[in-house]
Amino acid sequence: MKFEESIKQETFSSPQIKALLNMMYTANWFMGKQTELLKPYKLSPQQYNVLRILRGSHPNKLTVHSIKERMLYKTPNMTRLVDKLIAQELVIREGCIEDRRVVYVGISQNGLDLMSQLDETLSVFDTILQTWGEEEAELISEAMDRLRTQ
Amino acid sequence: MKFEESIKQETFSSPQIKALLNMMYTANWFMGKQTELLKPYKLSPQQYNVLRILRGSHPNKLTVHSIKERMLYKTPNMTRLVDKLIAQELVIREGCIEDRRVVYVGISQNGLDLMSQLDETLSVFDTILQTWGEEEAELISEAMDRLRTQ
DNA sequence: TGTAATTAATTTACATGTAAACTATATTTG
DNA sequence: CAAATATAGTTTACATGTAAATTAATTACA
Repeated sequence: MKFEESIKQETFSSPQIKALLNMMYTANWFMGKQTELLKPYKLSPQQYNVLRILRGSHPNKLTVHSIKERMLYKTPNMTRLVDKLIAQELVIREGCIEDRRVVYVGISQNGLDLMSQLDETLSVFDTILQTWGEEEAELISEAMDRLRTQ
Repeated sequence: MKFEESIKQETFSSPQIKALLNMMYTANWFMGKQTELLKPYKLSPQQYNVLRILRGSHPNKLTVHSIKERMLYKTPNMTRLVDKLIAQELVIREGCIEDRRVVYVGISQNGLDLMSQLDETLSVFDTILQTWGEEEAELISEAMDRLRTQ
């Protein structure tokens, strides 16, 4: 369905506003899709994001701070989030000896296994994303950067 | 700052994935900006969205159901949201006589006044949005629609 | 007509987002 | 070196997102 039908608004004060609202709507739509696919695995998109980051750095562990930095979304309650991942035995937490304020978090074998399962589950997104051409995608990225940094 | 610096990730498996993540990141960034600007008025983006919808239909009142439909974001707890707007005396709620299940909500004079104040406060977004050209904006809208409906 | 199905909204319960206060440790500097 | 400052992470508190259960009224239909 077209955006303007979805929110039952036919006219917008400018194409730019329409594009922005459409972008916000689509981001939320995608988040919903992701939530749905992750639900059987008892993971939220945020938790999945952390697992992705940890897999990326594996076998190196990361500090809570540097995980935060890499996250797509605003700083949630990291301690709580990591607690839940530990409860599911997907990550490991260990203190640092040199600097005792620092806590390292790493992905566990369980976590790695789950992630490869998820790769398959989430591969539907690759298909969906094919509707964007490569050049088009680069254009979109560039437009997004420009909006934020202007 | 460019997206890849923001999340400290240099390479992506495809330009499409990068564009998608950038879009999600930017949507969240924008939401943050909006939250910030609305904070002095004790309004959340969701509440603002409802006020916009109600101003759009003014002087006609809308049912809770049709407000939901028009909202940009997934159905929150409408009753609670409207309760808060009523507590701030920005909207009015009244039952329907013909169908006693239905509840109408309309914007109050207070609400209208606040909205015109907000028009000024939020006009910074119009400036930011000028970084997108008209054609570019239409391209983005079209790409968003395509992603969801593919 | 009366029972079932549907619809509209509310209520409840719980997860997550978000900010602020707090604790512990490390670093800087007078 | 001691006090002040900065940093890392945790804890707490509250707002909001989200889904499911509930209530009430309406509509369909056997």
